[in-house]
Amino acid sequence: MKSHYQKPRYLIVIEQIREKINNGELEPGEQLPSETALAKALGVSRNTLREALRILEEENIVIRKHGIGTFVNRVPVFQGGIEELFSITELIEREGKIPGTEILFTGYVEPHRDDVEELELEEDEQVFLVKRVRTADEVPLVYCIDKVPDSILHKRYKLREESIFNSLRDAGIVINHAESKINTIAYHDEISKIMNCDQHTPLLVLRQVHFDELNRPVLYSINYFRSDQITFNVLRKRI
Amino acid sequence: MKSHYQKPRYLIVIEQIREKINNGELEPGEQLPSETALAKALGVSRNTLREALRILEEENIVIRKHGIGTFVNRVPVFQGGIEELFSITELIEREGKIPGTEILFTGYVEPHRDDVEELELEEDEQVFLVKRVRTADEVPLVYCIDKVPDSILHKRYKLREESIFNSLRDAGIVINHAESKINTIAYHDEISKIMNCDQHTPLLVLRQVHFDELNRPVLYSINYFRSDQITFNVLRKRI
DNA sequence: ACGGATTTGTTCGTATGTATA
DNA sequence: CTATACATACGAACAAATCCG
Repeated sequence: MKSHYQKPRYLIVIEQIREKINNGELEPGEQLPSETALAKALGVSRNTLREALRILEEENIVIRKHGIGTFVNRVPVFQGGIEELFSITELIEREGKIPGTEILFTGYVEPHRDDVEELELEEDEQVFLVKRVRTADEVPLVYCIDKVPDSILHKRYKLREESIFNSLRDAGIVINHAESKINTIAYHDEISKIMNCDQHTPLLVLRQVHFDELNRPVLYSINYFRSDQITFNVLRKRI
Repeated sequence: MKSHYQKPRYLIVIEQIREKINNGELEPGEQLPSETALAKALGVSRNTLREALRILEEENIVIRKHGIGTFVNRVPVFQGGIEELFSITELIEREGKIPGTEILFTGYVEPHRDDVEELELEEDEQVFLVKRVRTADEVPLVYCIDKVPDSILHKRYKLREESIFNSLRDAGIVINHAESKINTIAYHDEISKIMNCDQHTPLLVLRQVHFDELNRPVLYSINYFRSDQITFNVLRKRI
């Protein structure tokens, strides 16, 4: 019954600044008032304002220049890059399309060598395997192979949802991040046929180990995307 | 002649904590002393320590949990992912290999439609075009097409270095970030031959618009990687 | 179930350093 | 050189989350 606590002020400040940008009060490239002035105007301390600005800078909404000022970033920034972890369901919905699923297999199987390593499996531990084709507006987009260690699932686990992410969350497993490898293959006898691809359409392959908050590997997935249906975007930063 | 300025304390604190992790004083998964205690031990204020911890958390070196504590991250995490912008030269050197270059073409040409859009070219503005094959230990790794707007180059510009990044830097242009699209093609008559690829080896295609600190597009590049020679890694985070 | 102790999160005030015009 | 702007740093207080007796 903890009802709602007050939202931190720096989050409110972030919203206020975003709003100023969205409604045109602050235009792209325009300089913000100085920190001292803006803090006073928003009724917060300079520290709180700086916390907000730091986050806005991380998100590429503003740019800060030492000794000069803070500016609204020109570019609206590339949304939904690959570095942001989302489920296939989310990916499809973001494109404004309707996700569909055709389940090809579910059940417990012996793991492969890779599975044992990536998922840090115990000896003789099985994996729960799901093979599916995911569609966007009825068009095949990606062939998904998902493997979850036996040990972290209740035996009565079943795939009730479209999204494995949601399904795992309902089972008390929250995915925090993933280590992904992007590659490509020209043609795969089985998969290319299922995906209705000819020899001229390679498959983009995403191999991912997903981890929960405790850094335990909880899901190993291999996704074969039709390369004519998708492109991965990345915002790369110089460090 | 203001000589050398003092290194900020939070950077020193970061080094100290990294050192404790590297020399085993702090082990993976281990909990750090409380912020109050650690700040006292390191002789800085809690705020300064927190600034250091925030950066270490961004870098996935530590994990902070509200009400519990701060911990050394278990996984050393995937270094050098694609979200970190580096030049091909750096990429090859990181793999411990020796970069080589075969220049196929350099000169000023009329831009394509894409170039005009991506590089925000003026009417009738030409681009400086470079086509090269980059090798790692003599093996062809990637076919590079790089285009730079005429307007940002001195006419006497020449490609003296292996790395276009370095070459541009010498010309006063510092690349800050890039928007990249990853895709793949099965076979390309010209490029696949040059790269010595058969029909079973698709090419991974990286199309990138590079920006300087002022968010001006300064370099448009298309890289065709031999997919049997490279995999792109990404650390994806749930947000 | 409750309360207190511990730990990180947020916020303010203030002072000083560094960069730029 | 000076004024302005952002960067760093300290101290203090309270909030929120978690843990444990």
